Amino acid sequence: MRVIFADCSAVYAGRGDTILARAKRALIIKSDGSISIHNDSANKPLNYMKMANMEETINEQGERVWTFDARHESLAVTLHELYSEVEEELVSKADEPGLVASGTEAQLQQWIFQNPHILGEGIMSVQREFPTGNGPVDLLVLTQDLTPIAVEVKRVATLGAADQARRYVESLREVGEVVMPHPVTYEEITVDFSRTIGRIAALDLRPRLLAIAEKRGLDTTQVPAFWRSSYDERE
Amino acid sequence: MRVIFADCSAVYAGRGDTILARAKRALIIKSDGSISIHNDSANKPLNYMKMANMEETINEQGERVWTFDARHESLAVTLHELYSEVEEELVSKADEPGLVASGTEAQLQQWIFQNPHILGEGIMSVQREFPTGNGPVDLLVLTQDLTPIAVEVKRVATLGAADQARRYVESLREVGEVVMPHPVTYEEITVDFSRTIGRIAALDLRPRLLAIAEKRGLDTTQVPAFWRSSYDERE
DNA sequence: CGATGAGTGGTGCCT
DNA sequence: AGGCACCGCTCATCG
Repeated sequence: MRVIFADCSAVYAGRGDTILARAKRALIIKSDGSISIHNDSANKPLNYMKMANMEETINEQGERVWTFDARHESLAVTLHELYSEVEEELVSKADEPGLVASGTEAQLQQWIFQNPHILGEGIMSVQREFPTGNGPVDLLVLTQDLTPIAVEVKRVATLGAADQARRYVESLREVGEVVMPHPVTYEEITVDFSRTIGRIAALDLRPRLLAIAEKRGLDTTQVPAFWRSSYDERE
Repeated sequence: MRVIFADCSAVYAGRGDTILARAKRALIIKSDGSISIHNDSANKPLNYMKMANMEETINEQGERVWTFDARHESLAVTLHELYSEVEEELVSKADEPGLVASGTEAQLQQWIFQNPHILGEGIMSVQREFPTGNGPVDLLVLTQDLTPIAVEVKRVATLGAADQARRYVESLREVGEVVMPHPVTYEEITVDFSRTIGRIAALDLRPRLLAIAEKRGLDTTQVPAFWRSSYDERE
């Protein structure tokens, strides 16, 4: 990784276009070709690009211009004045142990899959990431009387969660009757997807979401905070 | 800005929880108290925190531990071995000219507001960010026969755009009749919001979006690429 | 390669 | 401060 402190300016052209006027900033160039330009506040770089090919040219003022080209975008950085530079070898990508996160939505989803009773008496889990014509729904479960419920899982549920849930329900209701094994007894059963219900399960259900869910006939479940302590990593 | 190359490990607790095992990485500490931990790939830091208060302690192994505390979260970084360190004064926040972006959605929205004819013959702009009970809609326009159209503007329109558009239309249709000035003649007119139509206007309308828009009775408009060349910054 | 959705998303605007 | 939507979002995953 190289860190270069320099008076620089930059022009980006790609998904949008940006211009960064001249000032003293830090350029970070990583071994995979990523480049980012930082000033002295916040974590987000002003400009950046990932895995680009760098080329150096000299402009009319005799200044170095580094052009980073990627598929559909490019970033040109002009170095007006260079202050200092340092380079260090960091952990290789292969040896990077990586960040281990807990309390993610994926884990919450798995916990609900393993503890479907929190969604209601006698509810049975069928499948995670169940495909619908409108994208995969987090959880498909069945009530005791074999009514399908499409469950959208969120840590924090805002309006978008109600949009997603409805989108999945709409698609599933078009499916009609499906023959599948009973999730517990494995007997052959017929599930009528035209009766699919939508449900939002979250640790934090925001007020506006509760209001819109009510309006749309979507159920909600507040997941108890203790889920983390009873979370079991096994598949 | 300080850059420290060190063998380090980190524990974050806050919105989620993460553990970062020991390896050689770069710590970036900015003058506003932001900290980020980078390895040698991609632009995003492994761990980070903004505007925190740092405290140094020594652990049982005699290693330095830097704890960054913010409102509802904290990051503890253990420095197992320090390789090198550099510090440079960068442009001050006051002098940072900042990134100037063009081609943003906000500009596209304004352009359509000023050129409503691309939405159809005789269409008249009423208001940007028009409030609905389900969040503000990008554009409200009227047809010649005073039918309201709620327009969702996007650079790239995917499924979520159809969700938003429908959400706004639903809310507006509940409003019923409203007396307002005619957008051109300023005569007093009565607009019947129960007839509100939804429309998605975008530079790039994805195939799945077109399909779902059709199903939901939402109109779509492909904004011509030349909009940028005819874009006028004036309000 | 595009499509989809999560994220300690970040960031700005408005209530 | 919380709610809401945009972002050159970035990133992983899956087809």
